[in-house]
Amino acid sequence: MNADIRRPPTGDRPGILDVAALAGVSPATVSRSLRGQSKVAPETRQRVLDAARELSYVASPQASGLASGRTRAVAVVVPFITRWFFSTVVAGVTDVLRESGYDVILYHLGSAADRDRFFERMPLARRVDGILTLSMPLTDEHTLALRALDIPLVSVGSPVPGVPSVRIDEIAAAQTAVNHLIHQGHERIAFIAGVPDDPDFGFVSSELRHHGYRLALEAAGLSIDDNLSVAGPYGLDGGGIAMAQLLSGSVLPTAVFAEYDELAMGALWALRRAGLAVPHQMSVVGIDNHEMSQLMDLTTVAQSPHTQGTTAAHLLLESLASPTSTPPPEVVLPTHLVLRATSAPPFRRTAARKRR
Amino acid sequence: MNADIRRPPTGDRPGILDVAALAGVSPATVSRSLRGQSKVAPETRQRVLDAARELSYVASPQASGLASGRTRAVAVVVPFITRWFFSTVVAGVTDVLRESGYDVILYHLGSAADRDRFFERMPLARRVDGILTLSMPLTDEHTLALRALDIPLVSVGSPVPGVPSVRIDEIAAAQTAVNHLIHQGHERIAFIAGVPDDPDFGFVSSELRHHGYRLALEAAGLSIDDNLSVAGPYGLDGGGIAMAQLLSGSVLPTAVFAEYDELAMGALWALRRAGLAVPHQMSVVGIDNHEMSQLMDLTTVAQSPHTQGTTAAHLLLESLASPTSTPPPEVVLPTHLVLRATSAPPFRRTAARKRR
DNA sequence: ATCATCAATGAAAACGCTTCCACGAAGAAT
DNA sequence: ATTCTTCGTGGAAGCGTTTTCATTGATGAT
Repeated sequence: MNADIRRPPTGDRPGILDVAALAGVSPATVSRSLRGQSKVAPETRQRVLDAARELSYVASPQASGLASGRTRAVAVVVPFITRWFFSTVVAGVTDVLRESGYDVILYHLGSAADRDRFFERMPLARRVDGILTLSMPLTDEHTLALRALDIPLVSVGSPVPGVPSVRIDEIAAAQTAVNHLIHQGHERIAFIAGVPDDPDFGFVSSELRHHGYRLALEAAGLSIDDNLSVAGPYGLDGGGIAMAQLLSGSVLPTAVFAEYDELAMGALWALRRAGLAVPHQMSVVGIDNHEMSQLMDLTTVAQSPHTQGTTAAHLLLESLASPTSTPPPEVVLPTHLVLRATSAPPFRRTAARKRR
Repeated sequence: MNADIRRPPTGDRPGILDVAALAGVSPATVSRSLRGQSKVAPETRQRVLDAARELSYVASPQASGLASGRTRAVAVVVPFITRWFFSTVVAGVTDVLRESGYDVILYHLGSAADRDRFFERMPLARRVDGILTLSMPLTDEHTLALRALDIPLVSVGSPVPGVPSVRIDEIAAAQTAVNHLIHQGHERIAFIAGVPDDPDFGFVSSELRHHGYRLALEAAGLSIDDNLSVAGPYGLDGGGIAMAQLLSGSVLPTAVFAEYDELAMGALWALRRAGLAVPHQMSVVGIDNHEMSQLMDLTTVAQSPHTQGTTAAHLLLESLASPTSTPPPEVVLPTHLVLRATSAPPFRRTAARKRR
């Protein structure tokens, strides 16, 4: 019991020394006890725990991080936190990581400028133990910058070569949606994309879904009309804008496949404005099963962002625990068609003429 | 130029010593130069900057935090990140704070259990320089725990005594919505609340909006029927559930005021299911001007969560800069009625009978 | 010329932990 | 009994910065 030689460090918050003094042990033992680590006599540990609680001691993350080389924090890099998909993924991620005692530092990188500045200054250098990127459109430069950090990285949505990832089969999901329309008898099916006005954003999912759309059409022997593939800005508005573009074409499609539900909803809005009946005159299908989709009776291909979030978090925790597991796991989560009221067989003005 | 005696610290990332060596100065000067601080010769600073860039040196936040006592991080405590309101506030907050070089640590505290655990262990102790709480229903105990931290705190949505806050005038917003209905001639106006199933959650806004609702009715000389105030769970579903409850009452209201748009949308959905025409047979008004409200043509009282986020962030930055400014600022942001298609004068079956 | 002043810089002491290493005391093995 | 482990603990060296204080020329005032 010689630990009470020292006085409390600086007047403020209790330090590990105070706990050590109160428990009558060395700071080393306090540290060990508090982290439920090895070699501490149960009785000693209890004494330390009591002392810590009495002083309501909380170890300085800074100091322990500096000493241990770990930060107990994870960066979550997300382009648009306000989008349903992303906020839901983030919710899943935080729920899992909090359980494991990791803090989540949120990096909201909406614009290309944001991203460039971010990757240039690399504020994560020694700030986090791991990184989770959500559907981030990373340039090679960005990827390199991340790699240089040499810490575990998990990607949700967009595959990054050599990095564990969680995603859905974008192509298959798109095919599911389009096949559904084809089976209903649609032959002129439009595609609506919604991409950030950001020049170099290039959501991977957008391209893949478009690809799935084309594959499905081809497989059904339908011709592909590039005029039927339109894009609007990212988000709700984009759907309306893109739909307006379709509505101003020379020949209307009978169905629209929107690459995600928010676009589909925007499209529904435009159709209502335009006085076209859904699904009678126009079928609309999306991807997501956005929480609003039920309200709008939108036929869609469901995915679960929350599960993607929890899965990604678990993957990251694994990487954190054991540095290298080759090959990097790639989890592909299932999707399924949800039938609702915005899709129906096309209304054929002159059934005879259209049938071939 | 005696600084090259020391070797790089530990093999890994460059440390301040490496930069010092490369620039031929002392670590002290590097530290000063890099933070654009006082007294450094311009030429020297440039040399340091170049060296730092060449090594792509990034100071360890841990170490600098430990040494300086500042973390350059802010905690954002939010109950439901997936709700439009919260995600939008968070977006506003992060956009401002990133500009000032602060990291945002997200604490997602959905359930009472989460909150209790959080406030008990107080993981923010030395982790952040400031805290932003979004519509958190804090018990006195929680508030005390936060106060004990003795770091700047800003509250959005729910007022915490003695703490700077940003909010809207909940009562006035509710009155705006209800007055609108009253002016349209409605006399039986229902109130729909949506509260977490969490026993002790008690959103302050909910109570205040309910109060505004009653005030408006009283001011108009309308009787208050407690059967017309119903509550459902928090979120979209709640609106439908609450509406169903109203629809199963003995006498229907002619209008419904939902305390926020997501509830209103849920109510709209239930009404559609029930076959009641909106606004012909039932008017619906919400609060928020949720991004989906336009799509649903929902009459609502608009508020701007993004502005609330940016405002709160600025308030926090001020507190961070100058410890005490008395009295704590309380910013009340404006709201305004947005007229859309879900509200209209009541359809009177027998106009004579109902008129008094 | 001489001394006080000041700008620019370096040396070194924190900051509050973690963890390696050493050490003594028990118990196990011989 | 004696030596070998193992267990529980303390001492002390970092971890990578910031910051105080001292130092050194140089500048301006007397």
